[in-house]
Amino acid sequence: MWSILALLRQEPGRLKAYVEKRLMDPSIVDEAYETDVEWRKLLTRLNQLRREHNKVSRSIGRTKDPEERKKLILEARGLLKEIEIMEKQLKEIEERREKLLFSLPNVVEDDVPVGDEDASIPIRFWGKPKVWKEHVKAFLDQTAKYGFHVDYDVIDERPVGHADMLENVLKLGDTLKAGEVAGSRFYYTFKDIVFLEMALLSYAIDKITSKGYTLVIPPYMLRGKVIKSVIDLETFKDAIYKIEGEDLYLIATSEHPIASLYYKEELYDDELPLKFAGVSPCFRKEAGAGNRDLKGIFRVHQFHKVEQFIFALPEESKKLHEELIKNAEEIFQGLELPYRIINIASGDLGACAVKKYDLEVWMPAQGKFREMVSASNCTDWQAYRLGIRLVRRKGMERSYVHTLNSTAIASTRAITAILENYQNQDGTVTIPRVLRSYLEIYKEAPHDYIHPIKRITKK
RNA sequence: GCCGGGGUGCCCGAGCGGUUUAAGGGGCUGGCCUUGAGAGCCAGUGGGCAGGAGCCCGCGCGGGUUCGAAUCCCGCCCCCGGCGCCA
Repeated sequence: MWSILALLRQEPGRLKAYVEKRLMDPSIVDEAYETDVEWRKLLTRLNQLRREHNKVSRSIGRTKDPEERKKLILEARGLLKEIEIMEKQLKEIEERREKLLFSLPNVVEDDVPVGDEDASIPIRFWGKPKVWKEHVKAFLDQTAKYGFHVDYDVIDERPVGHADMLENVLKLGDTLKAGEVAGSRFYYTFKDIVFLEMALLSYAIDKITSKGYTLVIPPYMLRGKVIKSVIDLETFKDAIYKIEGEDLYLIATSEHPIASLYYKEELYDDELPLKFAGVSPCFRKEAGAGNRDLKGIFRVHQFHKVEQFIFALPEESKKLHEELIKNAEEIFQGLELPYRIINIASGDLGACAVKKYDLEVWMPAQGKFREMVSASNCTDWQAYRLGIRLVRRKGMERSYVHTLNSTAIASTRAITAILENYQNQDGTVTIPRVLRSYLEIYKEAPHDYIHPIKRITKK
């Protein structure tokens, strides 16, 4: 059985406490509980009626006497009328129940800080951030305030922001023209930035696949009922693009189609865990973002991502969640980008996850750590909705698998981090050492530095 | 896109309006047997309600006809073959 339904029936009070932790209205638990009880009662009554009808109906087939048949048919018709009425009632309640169950969020892991966004806490730091002298106070607010003593280098010159770096210094991006022809939050990137993106993706693919993850390019669009099972309503409203006139939706991450890979299937315990490295473009409306990060390519409608995804045994999902964030950390350590890991607070988890780690890289120009990676443990929340069952060979017991996901690299975000952390006084950008071998394969790709250009030449 | 064939449980596969039971097989699980394994035998193996037996639902999805539908009708989805179109 789905763990949330079991909890709803057995310990609704505990479920309510979890909903409260998420700063959501706990009355939906009461509503779901009552509707479930009502549904079960009505279902039992209806089944009794259906039983009567089945009995009569079957006896007609055995009855030869035409008079007797006529009588039985009339009796069956009478029962059918009653059934029809009750079925209508049941359907109504069932729809309500389904909607309520689907709106229930997952539980919350015990070690998740309780509260809104501000309650999220850093749990570890890596690297030596470059902090502009006027950002030092802000930096300490993001480190020492939480009891961490993070080594840093003070820089005197104000760093150039990633957006300026891309468009005005390097002149290798154009969000103005993209804005005119496609809309804001779209972009053109050129030449070395494109090579850099290719290298970042290859590097992440290389790293994750060498850990045994299966490389996959999934469908970039999904049917409505499938994508709605994978994500929560909020994400759906804020992020998802629809194809006009068709029941198709553009994915916001390859998490969505990879989770759907075993839609309505059974997985046996001895074949788990199943690990995937997905590569895909991601399409996001960013409807809830307002005016945030309008400049540059930090928050855009379209980017490329290498994603990690795992189908897991329930008893292993915690451990594998740590594995996912460790993998992501390895990637950013390789890139030598200073970062911190955040344990996301209960109010900011999203309905699917019981726990979420973000990896945030220090952005010298912004004076902030910014999200590059998000790693979630969804336990059986997604799997229940997708109908991905777990069959344990011992006793052939059935339940639901656990699913986990994490970014490996998100192209545009990683590029902004490199632009801010690797910029030099002369306007060049040093290429992270680890990416160099992935650039060698292109004849025109840069080797050590990305140099500014005059303008994009139209040869 | 058009024409034809098809979609049945974890898998294969029969059934094509009514003998209360989706036959049969494979796989898997449990038990018996065995020093152990195998073979053999028995039972279980879709979802739900009740959890004692029992009952209801379920044959790609959604409707419809009928007292009764896997079976007949309509719409949609997908797969296979042929024709057309096309990176």
